[in-house]
Amino acid sequence: MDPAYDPQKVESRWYALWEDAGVFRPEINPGGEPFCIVIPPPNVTGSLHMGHALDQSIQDLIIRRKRMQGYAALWLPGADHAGIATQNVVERELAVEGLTRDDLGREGFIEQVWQWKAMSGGRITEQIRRMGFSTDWTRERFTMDDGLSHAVRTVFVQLYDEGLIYRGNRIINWCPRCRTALSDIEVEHEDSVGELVRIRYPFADGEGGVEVATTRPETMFGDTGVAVHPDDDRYRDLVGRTVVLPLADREIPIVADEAVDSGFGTGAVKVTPAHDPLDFEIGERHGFDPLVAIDEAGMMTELAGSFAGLDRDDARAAVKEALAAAGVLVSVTEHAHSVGHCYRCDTVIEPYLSLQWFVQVAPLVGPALAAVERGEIRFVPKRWENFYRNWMENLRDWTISRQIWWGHRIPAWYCDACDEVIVAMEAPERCGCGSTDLHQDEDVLDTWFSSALFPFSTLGWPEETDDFRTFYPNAALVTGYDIIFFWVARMIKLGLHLTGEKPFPDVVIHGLVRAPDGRKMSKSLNNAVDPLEVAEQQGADALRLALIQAAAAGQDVPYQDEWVEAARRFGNKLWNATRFVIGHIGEGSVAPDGGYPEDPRPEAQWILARLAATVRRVDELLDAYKFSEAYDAAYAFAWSEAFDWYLELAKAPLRDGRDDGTLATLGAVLRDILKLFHPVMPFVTEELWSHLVGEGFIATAAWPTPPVVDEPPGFDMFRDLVVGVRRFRADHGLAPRRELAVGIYDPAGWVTDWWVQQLASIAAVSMEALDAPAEQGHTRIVAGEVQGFISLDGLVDVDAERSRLSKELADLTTVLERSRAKLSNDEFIAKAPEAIIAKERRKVAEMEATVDALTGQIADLG
RNA sequence: GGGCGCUUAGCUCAGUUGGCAAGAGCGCUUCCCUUACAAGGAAGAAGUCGGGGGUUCGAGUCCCUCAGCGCCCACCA
Repeated sequence: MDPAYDPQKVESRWYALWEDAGVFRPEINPGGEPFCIVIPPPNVTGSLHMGHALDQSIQDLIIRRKRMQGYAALWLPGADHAGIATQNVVERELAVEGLTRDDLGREGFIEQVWQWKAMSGGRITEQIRRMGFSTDWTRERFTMDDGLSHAVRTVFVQLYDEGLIYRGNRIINWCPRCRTALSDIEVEHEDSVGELVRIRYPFADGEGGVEVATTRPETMFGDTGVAVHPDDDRYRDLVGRTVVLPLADREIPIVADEAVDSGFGTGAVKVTPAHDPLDFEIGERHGFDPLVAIDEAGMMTELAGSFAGLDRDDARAAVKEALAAAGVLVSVTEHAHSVGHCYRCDTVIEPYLSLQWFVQVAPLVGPALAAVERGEIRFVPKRWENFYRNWMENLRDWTISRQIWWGHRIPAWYCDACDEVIVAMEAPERCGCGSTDLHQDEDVLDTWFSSALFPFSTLGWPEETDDFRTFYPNAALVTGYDIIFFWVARMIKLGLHLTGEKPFPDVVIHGLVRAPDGRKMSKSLNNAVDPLEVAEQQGADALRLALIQAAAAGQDVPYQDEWVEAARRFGNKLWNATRFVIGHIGEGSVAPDGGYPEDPRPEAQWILARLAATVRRVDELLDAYKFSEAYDAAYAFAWSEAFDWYLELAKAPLRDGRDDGTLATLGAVLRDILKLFHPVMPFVTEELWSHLVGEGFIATAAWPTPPVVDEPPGFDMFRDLVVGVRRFRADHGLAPRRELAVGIYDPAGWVTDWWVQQLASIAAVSMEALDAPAEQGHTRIVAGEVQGFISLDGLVDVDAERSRLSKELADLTTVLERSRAKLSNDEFIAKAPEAIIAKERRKVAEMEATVDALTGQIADLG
């Protein structure tokens, strides 16, 4: 073994070996209970970022442990075609060459995207491998592959036949830059201060007019009326009259509508059905035909007269000027509101009237809510269930058509002869009317439509494949809270509807990894940390352990280099502990499982008891998805108990010659520590396993189940005694190995003398068993029922020692008094549980003994 | 306009169903190159758990309230 732990070296060789041996395939555990997680599919053209690293570290932790527990564990990898995002990337590439997608044509462009995917799509899978994530690559899927495309068409046809998918002319969110419709959740609202413009629309007959208020004066060319609230006394008499639209010289009516908020602006609203969702509804109620004043590129239409062809922003300024010139601009005031932006390109969204496909969500919502209400699907942490519920209860229909080219083309064909719409799995040859003049819908589906099917489409659905029968429902879903709406909710809705079963029982929600400054990591802020770079420098193992330890309970976690460094040092600790053990027992001499020695010596009993308690605790926490707490416990056990105490203690008998009992205990404990850490540090633990056990993979070894052992109570007294001796030396400026004579008063025989000699510095403590507490000229270390006495002769300043002991006594007395008060409180005795009272009594007894000892000690100092 | 989260050591954060003599990592102080590890060891300092009120035998943990920070949702013309 190399004397130093080198993450790069260790992490380069194992992945291929695991993969070649089929370790990641569920078949590795034939007969095991199935356990499946599907990966939240990353964008095929993207690269791994810190968010993926956290998300996937959690999933691999779950999967690797289940695999070790004997489950047929499947972590199914895949990638998402990410329609708009990928199309934008490829379009940007083309733009560099001065080309647009139109230059290539639809087929040529799609061909280009596939080429791009072939080139860059392998990158993220390489990165997943580099991180050591144990996905079964033989089952890798892509949302645009044949199987998943087939599933998508199947779903579309089924939902259409059921009336849950329909086509309609509605106001949708339009991104003028991407030139496509977006669903409601693809719009990001940002608060901004805009202008509220008041305009007077003069009456068609007679003097005066009505003032309307708008933030978007340029849309006035699409106005079809003015609406007021029916109960608004100011305007009651005006309903039914007609005004003239300024700059357009078109007459429009004043109508009454309940939807108008008479408290807002002037209480009179210009109705522009084609450019505002509320106006669209008002327009429908009053029989207005929508007029499109802004086109799909965000340019003013012919309707805008002399403003036609202007960009909507330029038009706004120009229209205001023209209104002012016409004398109908009443006022312009600041107005805070929020403006929708495209989540892919940040362009201001245009509400736009167009013919789109929708999923009717109302019938899907009931079962999706009920499954959570009944506890069949539970979110961890639970508070995300409210989040899910609140959103689900206020859903509008889902716009699923996108006017882009990269994606699943909508399986609808239109007959040019009779306007028939045919929705089918494959292109029909002829229409019912006999015509063969059919053309397919130009649009593609929302990427999230195919993602929503991921838990089952990846397993072969709609075919009844073995994998589908075995691994559906999945065992759990792990993802960040940022895609609960986009992905989780839709998987639940469609999963329940299409398969009749919940897609998964547990939804494990984690937080987002933030930049060290607490802000969101982003390329534009230049504060993103690349996980692959960290892996190169500190090791993937270190990054993984750090993320797991830092990411508690679904909270966001600011990324800190220090955590990764600490985790790497832990890897080094494992490395060197293993080196030490192997130095004594040789390579490959520890059994892969079991082999817990029945060594009656208290130090062995202690560490085995602690091991069993730790494994039990880690299991409980991991079963409850409390990853960070679980690994805090495992880390503390390994470092602060096994290595700092047991391993140090073991040095004494090993130095004196071979001691099989100690070696067996040491080997079993270290082996189980490696097993506990394998799910988070797969590489280094596998490497160390190859030396320590040298048989099979730790990746497929059995998860530890050490026998439960009682913890010998004296061990804590021993540790207190040793710390006391060490502290005595530190406090008095004595070198750590300065020889000391310590008398031990230990009537019950809790402590073994060589323990103290070993750990209170090798051979530097001469021990003497006392029959009674020593007096004058000694200082006293109180460790429960054990006391240590150190001669002060010529060693220390007695005054300093006295003041140290006095302070200790004073601090302890405060705490003691508090506990005594508690115990003398009748209500506490009456109402507190037995165990708590007993614990408090023990505490008091312990403290009283210590206080007595300290008091005696101070007196002895003279 | 609704909803949620956060505020605990110098910094970044843990603290399950109320029982804490409040923890970790990093940083800091002192000592030590003891043949597993100086990427280390030992010892230590450091917190009125955001303010106020309440419930309770008992509150960092529950309730109310105030303040600050952050996030999400929303057809705020």
